[in-house]
Amino acid sequence: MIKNSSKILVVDDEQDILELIRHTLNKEGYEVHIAINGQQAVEKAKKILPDLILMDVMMPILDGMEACRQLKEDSETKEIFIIFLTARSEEFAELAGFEAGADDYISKPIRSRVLLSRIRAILRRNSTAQETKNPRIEFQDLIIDRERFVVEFKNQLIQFPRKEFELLAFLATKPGRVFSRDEILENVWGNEVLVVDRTIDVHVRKIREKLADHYIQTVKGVGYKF
Amino acid sequence: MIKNSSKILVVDDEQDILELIRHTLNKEGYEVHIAINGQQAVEKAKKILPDLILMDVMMPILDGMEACRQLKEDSETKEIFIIFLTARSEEFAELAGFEAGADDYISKPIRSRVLLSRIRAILRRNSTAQETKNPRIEFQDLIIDRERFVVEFKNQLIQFPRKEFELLAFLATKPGRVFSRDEILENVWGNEVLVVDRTIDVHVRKIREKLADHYIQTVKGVGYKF
DNA sequence: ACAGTACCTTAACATTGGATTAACACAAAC
DNA sequence: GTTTGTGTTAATCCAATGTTAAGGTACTGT
Repeated sequence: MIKNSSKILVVDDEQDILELIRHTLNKEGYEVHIAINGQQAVEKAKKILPDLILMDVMMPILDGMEACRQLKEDSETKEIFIIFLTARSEEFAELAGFEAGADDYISKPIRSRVLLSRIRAILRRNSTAQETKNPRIEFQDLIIDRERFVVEFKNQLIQFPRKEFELLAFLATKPGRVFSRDEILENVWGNEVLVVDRTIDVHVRKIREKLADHYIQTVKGVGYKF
Repeated sequence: MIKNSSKILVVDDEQDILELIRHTLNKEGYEVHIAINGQQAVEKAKKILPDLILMDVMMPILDGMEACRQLKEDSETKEIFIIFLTARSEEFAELAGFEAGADDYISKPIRSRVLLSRIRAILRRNSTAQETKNPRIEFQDLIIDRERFVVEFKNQLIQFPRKEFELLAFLATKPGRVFSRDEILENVWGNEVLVVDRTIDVHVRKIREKLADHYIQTVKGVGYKF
């Protein structure tokens, strides 16, 4: 078993569920912390700064929605990925979880495999993002500044639309490495991708246009690389 | 689109749905097998060992729930990812489905985009873990970098077309071992091969051209080795 | 609230480079 | 000399990508 030191905070008022999840995640090597209501969740989150929070929506004292909002307001905790546990998928939409700032949700009843696969995906995304914690990626005459959201090419500032910027920044995280269209979709577009992969080509085209055809290379039948 | 040889077993008693899904998945390059009831599903699953099963819940002879249970009990099939197809109203089915061991569910009516995106996510997660282990194969003055899809020969980067690269990479996995043309076809081209084996010779020729005739050796009457 | 704009996405068409095949050349085995 | 297996080349075909334009949606500023 691979030692997996990611910290996960699990929040639910039902002891059974808490135990089930704790057990499942422990077995996978995660460091699991628990809280039994929203208020505790916020406190613990600020103290231990977990990589991920799994939180029930319906809880006494402070419900998940409100706890989420508070966490997303605090600059220290707002980067933490939050997944809601809801009874039904429709419920999530009704409750406007996304408005509160949640990043994803999983419908109850919790099935360990779905839970684990989703957690793995999220943490993997996070870790690739953290590798490039440095907000600036620099190459010969190209600087990608994620903080300011601009690209400097040959000493000239260029404004990039969001998707183009994110795509470029993503490819640049691992220069030389080839990413398949699927990988790109999952990492730049996110979980439930509802986009045709040819969309990527169009964005690539526009990026190339702006960067004089340098930097992004096609590997036919495989994908793109920086 | 990359040839996608993942096997998917689709189980439903309605011909229309079966055809729709079959068509959608075929177009994406998956190898689709079908069954029209739970009993058939269990039989076929044991025989072909698919990577994923899409199964309706309500079926004659043996319903999805029970079929799922049987598959999860058998050590050969219990690792197979199972997704239930349920009508929106069948809330109870969802609950019971998870108890039976299903890994995920998708609500009818089925939107092909959602279906594909979920399938891709699941299958890719299954496969990435294995491929990432040794991205580089090294020899004297030859480095095969699967991550970057590039070969370095005498300190010089060489771009290889996909098939040539995969062929070279495959032969290099077991240096010295002789592979018959059939073995090569099965491993590099995939299951549904519709290619004359002399195609391999042509690729070998091109690889040799690029690598100054080193590395790939012919074993007459048998095959090639690295 | 509205118009105006920029962006994202898709579909259609154009282009290209790789994969495949067939044909012929050559060498070894018999 | 014939047969069998492989080397080599060139032509063809097609899937993957490049490219463009149009429609729709989400912003922005007023």
